[in-house]
Amino acid sequence: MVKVTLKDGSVLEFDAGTTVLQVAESISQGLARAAVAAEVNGEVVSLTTTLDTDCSLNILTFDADAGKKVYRHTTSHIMAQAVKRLFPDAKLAIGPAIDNGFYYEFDMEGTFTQDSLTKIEQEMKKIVEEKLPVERFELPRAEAIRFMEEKGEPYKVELIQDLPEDATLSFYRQGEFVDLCAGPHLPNTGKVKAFKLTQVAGAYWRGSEKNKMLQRIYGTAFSDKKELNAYLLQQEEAKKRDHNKLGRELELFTTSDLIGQGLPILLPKGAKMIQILQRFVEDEEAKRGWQLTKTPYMAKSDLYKVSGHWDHYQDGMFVMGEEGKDDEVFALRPMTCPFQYQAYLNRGRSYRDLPLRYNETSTLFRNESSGEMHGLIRVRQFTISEGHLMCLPEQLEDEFRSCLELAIYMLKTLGLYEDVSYRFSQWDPADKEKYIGTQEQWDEAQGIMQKILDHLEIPDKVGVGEAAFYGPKLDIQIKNVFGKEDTLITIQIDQMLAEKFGMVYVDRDGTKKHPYIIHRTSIGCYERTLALLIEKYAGAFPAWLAPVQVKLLPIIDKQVDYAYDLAHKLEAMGMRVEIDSRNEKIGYKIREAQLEKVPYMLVIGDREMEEGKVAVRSRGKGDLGAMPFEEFASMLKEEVDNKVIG
RNA sequence: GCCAAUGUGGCUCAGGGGUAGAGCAAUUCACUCGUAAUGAAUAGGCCGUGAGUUCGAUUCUCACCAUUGGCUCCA
Repeated sequence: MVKVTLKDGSVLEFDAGTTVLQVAESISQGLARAAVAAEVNGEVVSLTTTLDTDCSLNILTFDADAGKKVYRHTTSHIMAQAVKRLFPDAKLAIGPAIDNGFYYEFDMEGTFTQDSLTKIEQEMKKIVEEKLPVERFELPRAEAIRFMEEKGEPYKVELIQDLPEDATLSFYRQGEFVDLCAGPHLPNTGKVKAFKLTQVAGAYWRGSEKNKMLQRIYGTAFSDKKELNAYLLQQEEAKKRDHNKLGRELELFTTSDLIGQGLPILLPKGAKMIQILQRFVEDEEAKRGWQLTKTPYMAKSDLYKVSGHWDHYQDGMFVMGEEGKDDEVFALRPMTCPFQYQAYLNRGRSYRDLPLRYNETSTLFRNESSGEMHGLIRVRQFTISEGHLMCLPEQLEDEFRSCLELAIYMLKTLGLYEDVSYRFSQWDPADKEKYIGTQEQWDEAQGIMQKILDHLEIPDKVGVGEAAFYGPKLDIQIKNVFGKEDTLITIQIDQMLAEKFGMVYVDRDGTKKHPYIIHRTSIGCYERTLALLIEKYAGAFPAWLAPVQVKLLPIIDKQVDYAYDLAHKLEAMGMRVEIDSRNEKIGYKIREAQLEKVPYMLVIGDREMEEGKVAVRSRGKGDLGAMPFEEFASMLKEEVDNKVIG
């Protein structure tokens, strides 16, 4: 007999060799039906696993994250099986479960079309109906290689060859289909109730652009059709918030074929929002001891040669002129660092000068590859709330913390704080091309950052190979409406560039030392931040950020002059106001203002004019009734001054 | 840069080898109106750009440009 401790602490006894599924059945048929996998002593296993020793058991349903993973992983195998049936020449690469779904990659002559996806889905349905048992078996490495060679799966062979000589590999078989896989899986293909293939995309084999591009099919799976449909609907709804669509509709920005890719044109409303953000950021930074610099947008190649950009970042730069041909070669700046360092180098520095904090509203230029641009999120010219801070070793932690506090303050004020996650971006010691510096220098910088993050109790995820070429980063990540993650804010520790540029300070003992440098942004780059704000608020911005805060709507022409009087009063208070004096019905004007997502509409008719009132309509709360104009004005002012985001 | 899809008036889209339509927006006129669309009329397009096939191309082919999703890269 074995003792099985369940999640609720109760202990049951079973004969040794009882399967997890049998345990589930003994608890209830409902559980057995819903079960997709289990955790035995914390390890995720399939339902067919036998229990041979005392253990803790947690039966997983689709509701558990680990359960979803197993469920979707099996669905990816079903998809691969369907593809092999329909396209026998397709070679299998890899097919994991991911957030919200799964994918599988294939190498094949032709391309998968929308039509192929439909056919594959139909075949998948057949495989589900066949209720094929999913069985695990193991092979030693050499046999595994032979097995996959015989099956004509070169990618699988390559995967196995990378494993150690003495490895034993697990395979999963369902009907005629066998895949190399660590598992676990559902006990049979009939367990999959609802799935959908969502798109085809290219993806490099093993994620390297040096390798062949394979075809990746994305899909998702749920425990029933209702959940699947709810998910698909929610995805459609999310896309309506897409900043690239909404931002254009709301006339925040546009693009022009003549100007080029990745070079958005900020229209008056978008430019206004960015101005509001910039003023807010610069004022806040000034309060926190940052000094504004204004450095050139371009420099001779000499500067970038010292900084290392010339060797490590040249592909990303717009270079003007050609070495050896032109007398002078310039490049637009892709980063502000070396420019602000020249400000530091303006005169000799003492330890008494540190920390020295330089900020700049800095426009940068990066020659991104053509396929990488995306709306306002990824562009070739952008303006960032940049800053570099030079400090003593003993100041590093406090200064790092204050940079982080500033970033958090910004995120909270914008209402984005709940949506972000942290990533500790480290170097990849194997990537000699990207990174400068030695193992010792990296160990030191990363060690310091790790210690700081531990002290601050930042729950971070490590990103190997995500560091800047000169130092590790703490990245604050955010997801867009498509679920794609991007860096919004970054704080970096750099002890290499000070040395390269000969940046020193005279210490107490009279010796010259290199300062530590923190590279940081407080709100990220304005274009990207604007994009995420559009998506966060679906264009219905908090009043303090809204490009137009109040729209005055006179009912007929008679009230237009009065509306202008009120508008001037609001403008004198610094409010952003528009008047809709067109000869249209009030319902029509309200509809338009509502679609423009203006926070407040003031309906002005005879009654209001006579009583010195305004009829207030809130974008979110509807008709608030009439109130004295002064009352509305002070209410709005308070909301704006306090940067209310609710 | 790579894989795929897309490109038709300001916007959303239909059409299709014989030089183009709808709705909304715009303009004009009438209506002076109380919380999400008043009615009528008018104007607006070398069907992304260039080349090829054809008697004839917006439609077919190729190249380029741009947009979208993904990969790689990155704030």
